[in-house]
Order: sequence, then C-alpha cells, then structure tokens
Amino acid sequence: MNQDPVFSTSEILDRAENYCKSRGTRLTDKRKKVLKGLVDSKKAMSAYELADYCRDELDFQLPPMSVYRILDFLESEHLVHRLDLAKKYVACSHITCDHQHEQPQFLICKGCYRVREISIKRGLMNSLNESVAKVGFSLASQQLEFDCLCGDCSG
Amino acid sequence: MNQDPVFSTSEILDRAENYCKSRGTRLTDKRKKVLKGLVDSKKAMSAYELADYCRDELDFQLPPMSVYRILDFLESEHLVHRLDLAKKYVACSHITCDHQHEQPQFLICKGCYRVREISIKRGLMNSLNESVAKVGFSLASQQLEFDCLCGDCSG
DNA sequence: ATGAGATTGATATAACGTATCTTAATTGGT
DNA sequence: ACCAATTAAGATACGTTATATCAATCTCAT
Repeated sequence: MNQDPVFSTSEILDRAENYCKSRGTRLTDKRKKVLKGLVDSKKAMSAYELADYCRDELDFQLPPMSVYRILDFLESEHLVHRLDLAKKYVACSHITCDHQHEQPQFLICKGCYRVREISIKRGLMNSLNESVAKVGFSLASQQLEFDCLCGDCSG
Repeated sequence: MNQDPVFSTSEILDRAENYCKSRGTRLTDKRKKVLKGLVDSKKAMSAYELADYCRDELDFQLPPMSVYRILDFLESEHLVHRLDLAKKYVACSHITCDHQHEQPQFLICKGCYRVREISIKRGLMNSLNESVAKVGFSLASQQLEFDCLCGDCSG
C-alpha cells in the first residue's frame, strides 16, 4: 500500500516539457493543458471529458478532435497511456522517473476510473503466455488491462 | 491444439432450445436466428453485424435494438458471452456440454475476432489476484479477456 | 520574411450502446 | 374460448467514443 513520492502537477508538467525538449518535440500550451487535466484528476478520462475540463476548469475552448490529436501525441511521447478497456486515457505514473520501466499492466477501477500501474511478476506473465500459446494464440500486447474495483469503490 | 467434438449448428440450437425450456424461458424464432448467426460465424460479432447477418443471410429484418435485447436474453441464459474488450458477442462454446464449467477466460483475436475460451490454472489466477490485492484493488471479474492474435493472423 | 513542416480548427460521419414509449405476441386462469 | 397479465419486439431519439478530410494557423531555420 506504499505510495510513490508525491510530485506537484507543475513539477510533473515541467518534467514533461523538458522531456519533450530533449526528444526534439514540443509540449505546446494546449498539450500542456490536456496533460494537466489528466495529472490533476488522477484518473482515466475520455477525450470528450478532457475537452469539458478545458472549457469548465481552465476556461479554454479545445475541440474534442484536437484533444484526440493531442492525446495521440502525448501517447507517442509516453506521457499518457490509452486504456482500450475503459476507452479512456490516463497520465503515465512515471513521468517524474528517470529510469526505464517494465511493460506496465493497468488496474482500472470501474467505479471511479482511478488507475494503478503495476508490473506483474515475470514468472506470472510467462505462465500466462504459455497458457495462451497452448491453444495456438498469442497475447497481442504484454501491456494488460484489468477491470477492477479500488478499495473505495469495492464496498 | 486438440478440439472439442464438433456439433452441427442445428444440434447446438436444439440443445439451446431445450435448455431454455428446462429453465422456463423461451428460445423464440428471432432469438434462435441471432444465436444461429453467432454459432455459424464461429467468431465474435457486434449487434449491428448480427442485424446485417439476419437481413443478408436469413432474409429477415431485425432492428439492432431488438438484437441488443435478444443478446441480453441469451447472455442471461449463459448461451452467449459479451466481450467488453471487443465490444462484441460470442456464442458460448459449452452449449452442448452438460457439466458446469469454471469461470472462462477469453482469448480474442484482434485480426479475425475468433475467440477461444480457456480456463486459466487456479494457481495462476491466485497469483494474479494476489498481485492486484497488494495495491488495494480487486479484479471486478474472474472472467478475463485478452487481446490476442490467433495462429492464422499472427503472420 | 518566407516557405516547409508541424499544429490546430471545423465539419461530417461511423460504430456501439442506452432510454423510452408503443405495439404485438404469448401464457395462464376462469 | 376469452380476457387480463406478462413477455417480447418495434420505433424513435439520443449519448459516447472515434476516425477521416480539408482548411487555417503557427513555428522555426534559412
């Protein structure tokens, strides 16, 4: 139940901006606003929810189609993960880390859309891949997503 | 790679009809047509695809909203599984079995939407549940779905 | 300052799904 | 056999997520 060190939203955004710079890309103002929405909410949000957030909380009109493009960009920069299962997007929880991470797995709370990134033990993933291979299939990605309930929502 | 014994579509539909009778429900003509679509195709299909199937293959108009209701019914009778991940539906592969089955897991081919039901070993599921519990979450269902590629589509 | 490339806006459309109200079919009790 | 109650199905409207396409705008290096 121990948490990672807590960073402020602006620290995370600064880190993301420097990261983009180092990769020769730009974290524009609009991209920063979308990322801020995801970081602040601490949960998974849809493109349309983020457009609403920009309008209501930041007093800034951003059409959903632009949000989609921005999310694509943020995902390509590994600052955001797209969750197929929930059809939503979540800020990567490792923006403030320097080191590389294993393929993450995502636990998505169906109640409140909070998301935990975990790394399933290699042995467990191996067993799973074997079970799948046994019937002639293969996992399309090691980045798994699981419908879950968080502690608060399981009551 | 060994397959279960093969049953004809009509054998499966007869079995389903008797099963409903024994439960005091009715496998009406329309419900049977939808189930036939899923059984014949041997893959996962959306409600709209099934409506198209009824129109094109069975020359029978069935509005998508009715297909949805029928799929709800078939799912409540355990004749059909709804796959959240693919947003499609698949015929249960155990309609012709008499015995109960463990909670199935679904391997869904992203290429062709063929589906394999497997039963992941209890030990593996226990480890997974533990990993999830360790961060204060719990799996919303033991009926997992995995994006996969089948043998034919992996090339 | 200017032109290429990157970024954003605007509009239309597709696919999947739910909500609600109405109509039709079926069943069971008299 | 008939009628009321239940079940099943049709019809319409709307909500949500997402892609495609074309036009406009911004940025940066020359």
